[in-house]
Amino acid sequence: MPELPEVETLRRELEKTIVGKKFSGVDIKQAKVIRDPAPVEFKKRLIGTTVKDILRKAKVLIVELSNGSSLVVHLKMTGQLVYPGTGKNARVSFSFTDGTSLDFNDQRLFAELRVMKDWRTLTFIQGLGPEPFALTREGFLKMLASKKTKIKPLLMDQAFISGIGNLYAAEALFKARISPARSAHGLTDKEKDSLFTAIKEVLTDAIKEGGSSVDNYVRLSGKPGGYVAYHAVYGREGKPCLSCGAPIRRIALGGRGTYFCSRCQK
DNA sequence: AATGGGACCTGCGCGC
DNA sequence: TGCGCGCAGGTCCCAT
Repeated sequence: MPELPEVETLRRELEKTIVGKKFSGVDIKQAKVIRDPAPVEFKKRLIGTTVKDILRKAKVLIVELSNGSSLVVHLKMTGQLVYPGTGKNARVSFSFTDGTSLDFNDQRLFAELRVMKDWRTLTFIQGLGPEPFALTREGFLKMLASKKTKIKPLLMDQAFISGIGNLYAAEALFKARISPARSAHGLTDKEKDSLFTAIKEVLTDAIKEGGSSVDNYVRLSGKPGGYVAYHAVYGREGKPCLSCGAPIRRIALGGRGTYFCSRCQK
């Protein structure tokens, strides 16, 4: 799923490829993904503007435009951005004045596109907790101290810490050797410390590999990200733990599939 | 206040 | 072979 590493991968690739390009057309084939404003106005606000910069906030991509507004993209679970586009599976196809185009694909239609005067006013963005890379060790320890919830759902709570989803929560907890069902405030300082380090390592490594292509995620080129080869637990139910050999287990936690090694993670 | 479940969607893999 | 069903998970919303 597109989590911080996948969205950051796309941000970097978009930065290299579409900054400076001018929108010449927007072909909306599935209006449902356009959340605001209505399709006709959405098009009008894009066409003729030039891409100035590409930002990322947690899992949200922000394409800053020459007219001061922004194209705000949340890929949710199956959203894709592909460049150069073919238009084949596109829900929305953006064309540029140089004749190339950018495809927005989304199998399950959960993703959300907006054009906003100020992306900072988006409620979801205002509710985001700090990103892992913006946190200090001490800050992270303090945040966990007052939380009695289970650590894995807490890591996925965007208002608590932003950018981590189901996959990287599982991988970070494995790396820190912490059971996903432990309560946050019950972790020892040493465990919290390991978790903080593990989160940053897992995210950094995943970005290096261009993200994890499970289900639909692809890089801007349409090619898969390579981090799946490094997954220790996610998607590995029944397979031997890379550390101890015990079969990886999958349980439901907070309604989500949760992979872990019950021998290594205590 | 925190937690759980359903809703939003589609396509895939499974069992019969 | 083909059909129906469960499941995947980011986020919101509602109920408890």
